[in-house]
Amino acid sequence: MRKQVAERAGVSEATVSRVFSESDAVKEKTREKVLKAAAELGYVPNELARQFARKRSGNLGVMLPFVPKAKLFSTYYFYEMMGGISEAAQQHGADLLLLQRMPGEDRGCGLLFRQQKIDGLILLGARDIAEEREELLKLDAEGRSFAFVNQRIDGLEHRAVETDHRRGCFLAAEHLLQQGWRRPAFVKGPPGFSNSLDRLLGFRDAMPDELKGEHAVLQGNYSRTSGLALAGEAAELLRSGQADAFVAGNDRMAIGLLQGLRQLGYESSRDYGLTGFDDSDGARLMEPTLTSVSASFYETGRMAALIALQVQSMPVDKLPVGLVVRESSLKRT
Amino acid sequence: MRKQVAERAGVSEATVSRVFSESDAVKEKTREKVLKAAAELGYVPNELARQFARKRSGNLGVMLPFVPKAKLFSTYYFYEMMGGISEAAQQHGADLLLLQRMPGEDRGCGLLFRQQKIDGLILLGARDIAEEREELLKLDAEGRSFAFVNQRIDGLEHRAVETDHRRGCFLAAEHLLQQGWRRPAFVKGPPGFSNSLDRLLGFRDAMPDELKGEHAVLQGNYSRTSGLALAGEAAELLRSGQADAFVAGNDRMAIGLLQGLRQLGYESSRDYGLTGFDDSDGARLMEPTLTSVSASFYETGRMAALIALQVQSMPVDKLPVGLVVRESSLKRT
DNA sequence: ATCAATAATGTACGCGCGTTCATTTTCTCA
DNA sequence: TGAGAAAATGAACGCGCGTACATTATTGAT
Repeated sequence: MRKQVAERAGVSEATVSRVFSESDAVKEKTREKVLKAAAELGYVPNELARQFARKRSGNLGVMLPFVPKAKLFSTYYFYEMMGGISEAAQQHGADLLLLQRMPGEDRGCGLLFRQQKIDGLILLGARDIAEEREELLKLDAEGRSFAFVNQRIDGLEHRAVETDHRRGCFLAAEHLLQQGWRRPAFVKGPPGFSNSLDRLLGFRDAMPDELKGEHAVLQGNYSRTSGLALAGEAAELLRSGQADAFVAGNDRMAIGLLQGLRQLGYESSRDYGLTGFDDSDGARLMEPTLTSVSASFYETGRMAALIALQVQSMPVDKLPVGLVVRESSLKRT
Repeated sequence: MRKQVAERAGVSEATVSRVFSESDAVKEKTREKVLKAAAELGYVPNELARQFARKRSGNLGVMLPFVPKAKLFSTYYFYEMMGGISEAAQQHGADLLLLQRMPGEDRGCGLLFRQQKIDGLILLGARDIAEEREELLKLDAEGRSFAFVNQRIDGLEHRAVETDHRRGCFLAAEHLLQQGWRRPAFVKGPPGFSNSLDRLLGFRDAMPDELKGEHAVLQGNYSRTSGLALAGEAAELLRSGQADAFVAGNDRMAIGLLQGLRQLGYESSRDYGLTGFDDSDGARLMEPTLTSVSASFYETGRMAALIALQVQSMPVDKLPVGLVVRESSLKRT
């Protein structure tokens, strides 16, 4: 095919290649001849062969954590992130290869590189567990180009793109106190994610000294169901006066908690203050609307992609957060 | 690399290849030798080279419609679909290549095949507009392996995986009538999608003869905002008695409508009945919870993937739907 | 044990491109 | 106009694998 284009244009195959690679110096006249011949014959370079020849797949892998069945994409967090990744990839001519970490046959991400399926990798939902950490350290030692998101792992700080979770929850807690709530409690995400802890720390930062060690912490797992399940415990805190507000580690737990407390006769604003984290769609859909920390996961994803594509190095600062005040946190007097 | 494995195992390169291809007959003894040698040397076949050699990329393309910035993945519809696609792809050893139709440089999907970037393609959010139809017809004529979802295009019925939108809205409307609502109106999605019309037809199917041509239709565009914007119009229908219930073409419009009507003093169940379509997360999060048609987009996606991967042919029936009755449609007496 | 039939393995080549190096053309400045 | 330098092009090769075909080892029936 390329040969015929070459013949038709009266040049050699190498020249055709050069024209389509755009890199080399080709005389404008020749270039036009080749392009014309190619257009007439409907020739398009075989991308697969190019990738093979230049030993680069041009793919940016996106590793999703294994989540059973339908709920794979069901969180605001992920699709927001994917949007940013997608934009960056598009902008730099990379294709996105969607990968899923399987539960059993965890062959490791290194394989994907060695197979040359991907040139760079973004890990979503990485955890700081021993085997995963070890694998990533190895990947790093091999000089692979990857990044992960909202997770700290010792020795891999230069690979982690993070939003400022700590400050986010600080803002939320501070806001509740300003609203006149006296004893906020924290609804924590699952262990294994550093951001669960960071968010708690931010919450503590905002506590006045007399509450620093005194506030209650409820343990959830970032799902709405877990928030719902904590309603009984939360109601007890409200009843006994040990808490009159909640900073939830994410929106979904906040929403579950709100629904659960409603069933028990507690209404936000009237009986307690509530904030979430993520500024998800749900926060706007709720009744009352949910005050939430907005973290631009879109930007986080974009940044991670730029790093994995090696067009940018790790920024020094964590990505900024903001507080979106809606109804659930306000204190009705 | 392969050569060294061959030497170490005392066989030829071809045999190594055969072992890793798993297809050919290789003596068990030899197989073990090769595998052992490969393990010792850390050899893994270069996937890129294999793809090149066998002229198959092994990738299933998923074409997303271009949606500005962050909202790319923000609909329940898409991520549910992606979950199903992902499962099917995984099961058949295909990788998912995420593609996005760009607004300007619409070079056509055919290119992706000719470039050998993909072996099969799923189009999400295809529309029945002239240029798109033409392009897909060409793709079909070229014998490419693709499928699209929830859209009918003349001459491409064998490529379309559909859920039974019509029956879904029939069930919703029927349910509202059974609840005692007298004059349901329909909130329609944008033109250009056949499912917008199908859903309206299903709604009509359920109408008693005296209402068949008489019911009101509000025109939205599947966004929550459009539902919100229709609240004034809807309130007028309620006020004048031209409608006392709404079947919305999807959940987001239903949610917007509910919020808008609330601002105008109308409450569902008390003042009107409401149903959505998609059974999205939002339907559960609402207050009141939203009665909605559940359509298993997960299954739709899975089916589309199986067809695009040519492991299954088009089913004769549309995929089934169900009605999930929650609070918004109930008539409080 | 012999020979044919079959299974197992080896040899050789090409997939479509990028790229190095040699060669030719064009340009520059005397 | 004629070198020499620089730009443009061509010829040849190899990337790592799969595979058709040739070759050798194994089996089974006589």
